Amino acid sequence: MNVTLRQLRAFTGVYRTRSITRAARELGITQSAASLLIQQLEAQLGVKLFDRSTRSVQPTLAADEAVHAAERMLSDAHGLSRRMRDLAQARAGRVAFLASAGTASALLPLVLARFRAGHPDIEIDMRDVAADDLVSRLSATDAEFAIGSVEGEFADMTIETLTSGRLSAIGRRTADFAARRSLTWDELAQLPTIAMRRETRIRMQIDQALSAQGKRLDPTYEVTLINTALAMTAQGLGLAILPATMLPADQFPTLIARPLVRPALTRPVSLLQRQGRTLSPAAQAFVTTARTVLAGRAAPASG
Amino acid sequence: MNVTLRQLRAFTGVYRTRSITRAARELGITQSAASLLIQQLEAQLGVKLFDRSTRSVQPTLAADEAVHAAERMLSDAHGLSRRMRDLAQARAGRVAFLASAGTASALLPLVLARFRAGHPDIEIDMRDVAADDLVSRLSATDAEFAIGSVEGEFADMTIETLTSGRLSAIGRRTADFAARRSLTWDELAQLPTIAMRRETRIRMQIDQALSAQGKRLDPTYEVTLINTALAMTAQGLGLAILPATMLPADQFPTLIARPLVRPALTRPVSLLQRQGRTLSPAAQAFVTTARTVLAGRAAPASG
DNA sequence: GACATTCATAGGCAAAGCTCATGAATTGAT
DNA sequence: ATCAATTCATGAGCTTTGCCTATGAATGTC
Repeated sequence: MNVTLRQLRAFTGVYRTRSITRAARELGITQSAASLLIQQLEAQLGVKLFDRSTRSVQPTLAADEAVHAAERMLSDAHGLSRRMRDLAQARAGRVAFLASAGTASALLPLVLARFRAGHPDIEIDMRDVAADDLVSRLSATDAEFAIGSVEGEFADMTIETLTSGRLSAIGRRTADFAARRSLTWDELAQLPTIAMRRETRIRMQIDQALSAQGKRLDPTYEVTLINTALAMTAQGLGLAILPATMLPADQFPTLIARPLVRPALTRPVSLLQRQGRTLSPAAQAFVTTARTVLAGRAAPASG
Repeated sequence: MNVTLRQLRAFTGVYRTRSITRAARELGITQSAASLLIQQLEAQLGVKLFDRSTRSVQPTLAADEAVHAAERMLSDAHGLSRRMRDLAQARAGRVAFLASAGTASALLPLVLARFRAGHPDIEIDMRDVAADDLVSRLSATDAEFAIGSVEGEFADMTIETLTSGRLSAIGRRTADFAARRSLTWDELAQLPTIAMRRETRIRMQIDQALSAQGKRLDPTYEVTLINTALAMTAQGLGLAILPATMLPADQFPTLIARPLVRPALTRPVSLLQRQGRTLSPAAQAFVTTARTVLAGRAAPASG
């Protein structure tokens, strides 16, 4: 057998109280049990720890030395338990995850704010990554999950759609525009538009879908950042071609989104996880928050 | 139940090897036992530590966090055991003890040298103290024992005579002096003598014993330090009146001791310990050395 | 000297801990 | 595709540990 924490607890108790009986009471065991624990520990370590008579329990020099290590171990043990418990209850800990640049800027701030309100002590480590890299990065880093728009299937990954946004025309709330329920891609051709550059995932999806129907998008402006597109739209430079989910209503209160049809395209916002990896409690809490918040926005944004 | 070091050992093993089977082998237990230990720990902490399938055992983030505390505790435990073992084997530690000034200078250097040779890593804290204070200091300080000449009995103290020296005349190895087997106190009166001052313990013992027989000592010189007496003797200034044990043969090779008789007086060198206090292993080792070394000198010194 | 307190020890019982045997899942080879 | 091999989980059964109750021994108190 080996030294046990039980023995150490008895030891520090006796050391502090100078009494086996009192220490036993504190530990909720009988005096005889405590007495045995001390004897075991002494045998274990090969040192006498207390000079005891029926009338006094005097720590030896060895005990004086040992007590520090013992106390440290016990405090470590206690800290470990508490820390794990906190982790389990997602009261502390860390969430590390990946987000594609688009979701990170448009969708997640809301989730982050909500989550932070509920779990103020959890450290959040969000890394925005090019959408293409989501999967490979998720396998390689310590990020627990990824949020972004991905299509297809991947080995060892589970994909869950959190919300999906219809590709929409986003413009200022003019009487004319607000009156529309939707726009066709053809109608769009007549209007000044702002779209993402061809290299971006969103744009690639659009181009692919339209070309399948013999159509094509000829935007007036092409930008890299979603925010730029929205800011330009707010200035009245044109309609932004984006998933409705990408419009943060609070940031751009003057803008509204109207779905594009013929074809109607949707762009999912998905949650990626490595298969067979349970999420940390903190991450689980975050995912739950994300689901809730994003589900609330699932309906295509309208006026 | 509470977290046990056993569980932590299993945990760190599995964490490191990424396999329950391998960890079990290392620990010398069966795979099933290791599997149970992990399950227990998980239940204990309320956290999943590994994502396990039959084919892989992946640590969770909680495990990543826990492993540090676990390893620290185990290393502490190991360190504690080792340190205690060293202490027990007197390979480390400290000896604090008291010595009366006389013994400290004349008798103990030999013991110290011998002890140090055998236990180079043990710290020695020898405090020389007036003989009168030995007992009171021993009760009050953290010194574990005392060595000196004390008479009588004391409460809570055990006294053991390590060696005893006959009170002797110490002089240069002249043909005349070396020829003597002993001297009487009366004969001494005719010769130049060097004795300790009246305030010293040795002198008080002499004066008391002689006056009981109606005799008295009238030394030519009176000194405070034993070494001074011996140095003067070596210079031929007279015979030193001292216990034979107080003559370090190696320091004063020219001097020899001849016992004084009528009356023959002996002066014990005793070991004092507090009753019911076990000595630290280091102290025990020291005492053993002292007993051996001093026993070797027990025979009254002669040419 | 009787009493109270405290530590140690013995006997007995419940629980923990381990091993052995077996089952289920997965991988790699034939 | 089937078979063998590997690995983790689970259940039965046995051994050991651990605790409690009861009692004894020592020591200090009134």
